[in-house]
Amino acid sequence: MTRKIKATAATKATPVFSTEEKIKEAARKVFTQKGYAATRTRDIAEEAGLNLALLNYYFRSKEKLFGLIMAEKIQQFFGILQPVINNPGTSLQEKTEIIVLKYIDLLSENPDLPFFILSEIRNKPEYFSKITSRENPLTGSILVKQFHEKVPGRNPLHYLINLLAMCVFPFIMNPVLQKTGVLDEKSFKQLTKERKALIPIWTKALLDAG
Amino acid sequence: MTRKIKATAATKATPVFSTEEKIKEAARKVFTQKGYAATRTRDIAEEAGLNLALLNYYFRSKEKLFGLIMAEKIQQFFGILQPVINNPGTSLQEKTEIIVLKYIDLLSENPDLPFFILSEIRNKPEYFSKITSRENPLTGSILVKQFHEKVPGRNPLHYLINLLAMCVFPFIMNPVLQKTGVLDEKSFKQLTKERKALIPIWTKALLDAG
DNA sequence: TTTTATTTTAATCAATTGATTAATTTTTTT
DNA sequence: AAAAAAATTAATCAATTGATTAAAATAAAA
Repeated sequence: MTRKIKATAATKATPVFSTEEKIKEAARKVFTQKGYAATRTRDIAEEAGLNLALLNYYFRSKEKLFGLIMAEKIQQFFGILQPVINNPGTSLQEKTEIIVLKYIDLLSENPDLPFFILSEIRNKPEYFSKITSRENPLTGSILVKQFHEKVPGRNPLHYLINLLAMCVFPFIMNPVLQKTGVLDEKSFKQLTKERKALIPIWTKALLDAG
Repeated sequence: MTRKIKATAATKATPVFSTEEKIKEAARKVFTQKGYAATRTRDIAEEAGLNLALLNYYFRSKEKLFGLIMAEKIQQFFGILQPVINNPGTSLQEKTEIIVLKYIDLLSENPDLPFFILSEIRNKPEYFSKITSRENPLTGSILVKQFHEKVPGRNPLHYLINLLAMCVFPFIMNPVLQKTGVLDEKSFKQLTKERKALIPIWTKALLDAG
């Protein structure tokens, strides 16, 4: 309470990277790689090449800093679905294709993202409940309507779970696959590229099969 | 080094639950729920209703105790695949059905298992490399052979990833689904039950689609 | 029962970790 | 240039945590 904290991040056009942004970037990297519990504030400071006290100077606490990163990552991960689900201008098949492309591109750039999200929602659900709304974002959506036209009487969650599973699961499993010698990095990239084209085809087959 | 440690677990037929087994059971619960980093030895001691020093008396260190649980869990999770993959007496479709049944039953009993495995392989890969062999367990397997007969020219990993994804991913996502209000516990149970029958059908459709 | 070995406990240690403080340096304002 | 504000640093604190110790309690062996 004694120390004054600079509250605003956008006081001026920062030339290259402000100290604040350096810390955030380091925090993104370390938190997503190791998770909250295994991350020490000293890891972040070292990664940023800055004095430890600056973390608290700019963000007050590890917890607060984590909250920022977490909100960012949740938005990154779930932000893809929201605009697609209620778009009346695209068919179910088109929606599928968009979701597959967006997720595989996102995860190719951020392979640690899904694991981080899942991990921290488990351990620190409070950040999640604050961000997402309380009601079911699926009920009454265009996507659900389109799904019911195609496959009446089946729970549309099966479709959505399968779609996300096929996109996301390989990235979650990748470390395991590499460590078991089932796959190397190059093969994984190739596999991912193939799946970009295959998952929409497979999803169509799943819908046709009921 | 000064203190004598009782090395063997099976010195006699333990009447109900030995102190050693109580610690292990508590460790299973806390480690799988919170992960290695977020688990304090005091959590385990409290969960077991025992004095903290007994952990070190029986298992020397948190690390060693974790190693035991980790090996157990890896075997539990991957032990399902091994016997199926090289069974010449079952068709690909039968293999699919067996894998689906075994995994969904296993995960219904141990919903935290897949996440724990994936999580700790990331953070502490040393335990994993020790247990699994170095060579690719898939190359030359019966399953791969059968897959190539059915779908020539496609990487069989797609099949295996999709199969595991459809089985395992719902359990990984379950906490998220519940917290977003998309699903309650009862609906998840129902969904899981449905998938037990549906995944083999879907997998067949995937294979037929190529 | 007496002696010995084993198990359990309470107290404590040393290292780690998130956070704070007071001093110093740098930047901005006047 | 002088003064004020902001940013940075080194040192340190208090709480937590994994582990140890020595004593006490319990069980086993003689």
